Amino acid sequence: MSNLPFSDPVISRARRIAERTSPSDCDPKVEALVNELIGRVADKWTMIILEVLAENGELRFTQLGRQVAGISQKMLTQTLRQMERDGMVTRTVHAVVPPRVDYRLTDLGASLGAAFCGVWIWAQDNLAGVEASRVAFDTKVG
Amino acid sequence: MSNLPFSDPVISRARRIAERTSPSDCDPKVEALVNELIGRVADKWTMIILEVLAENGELRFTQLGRQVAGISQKMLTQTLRQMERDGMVTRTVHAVVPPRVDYRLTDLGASLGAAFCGVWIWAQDNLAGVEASRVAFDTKVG
DNA sequence: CGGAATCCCTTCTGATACTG
DNA sequence: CAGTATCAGAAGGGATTCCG
Repeated sequence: MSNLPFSDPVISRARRIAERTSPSDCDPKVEALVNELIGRVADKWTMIILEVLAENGELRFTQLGRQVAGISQKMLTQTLRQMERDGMVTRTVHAVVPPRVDYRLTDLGASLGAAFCGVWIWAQDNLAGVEASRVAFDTKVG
Repeated sequence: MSNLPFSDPVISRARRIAERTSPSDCDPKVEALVNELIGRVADKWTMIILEVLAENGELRFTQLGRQVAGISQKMLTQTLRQMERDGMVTRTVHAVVPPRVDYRLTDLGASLGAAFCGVWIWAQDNLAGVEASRVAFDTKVG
């Protein structure tokens, strides 16, 4: 398991937050583009693949599929293509039989993983709180 | 526009990253639950609403709809209900005519907003890089 | 092994119309 | 104003089959 550059990038990003009024406090044309990018990147499978690759460094297609519990081969392929197109992962095809394809995060992908790291931690820390809120909401409505 | 607690929570969370090998380096049962929670919370509209409410403090239904460019009234209602159920927002109904309903982030919601902040900044910083990667990919595939 | 292609069902999402 | 209800098209996503 590789040692990830999670702490430094996240902390430096976090520091820069203090310089801005809000995360998207910038010109409106850019804001629309940012929203679009967020929409594509804030995807369940993208986030999970990002994390698995961040943990393991480099994985083959099937290995990746096993690590990402619950994903179908179709969605794995689809998501990986999208991530490759967006510059998040590199896809290396080895000319051997049986074929071997390795996936690895690019620097861009690793930086997104680092940015998402805060959300993972949040999810772990607040699992119980969210569940409690749901129960309360459902019994009040139910 | 309220002054948000973005810097402190994000930095403290980021600091805690150094204590862990990876963001989900914990027991497998919890990991599945975390994945599920991520799947629900890593949603385009949830993220954008979270950010708009973080910036504005408290908003009425229609005001919120105007701030969230491109959302339909249906998705706005749906997403807000979900967020209310998950404990992210409070929904305050004023018994007046015409009706008035205010939405505001809870502490839980604000903390998620803080966690997402790194992703927003990432998206702003890497907009050009992603776009360039897409162009390169598309011309190569062509 | 690492896909691509197809089928088929479900969910998402926007538009429109209606209500307390 | 702040929704609910309904409909229809688009996209998401699983299962299966086939190929280099």
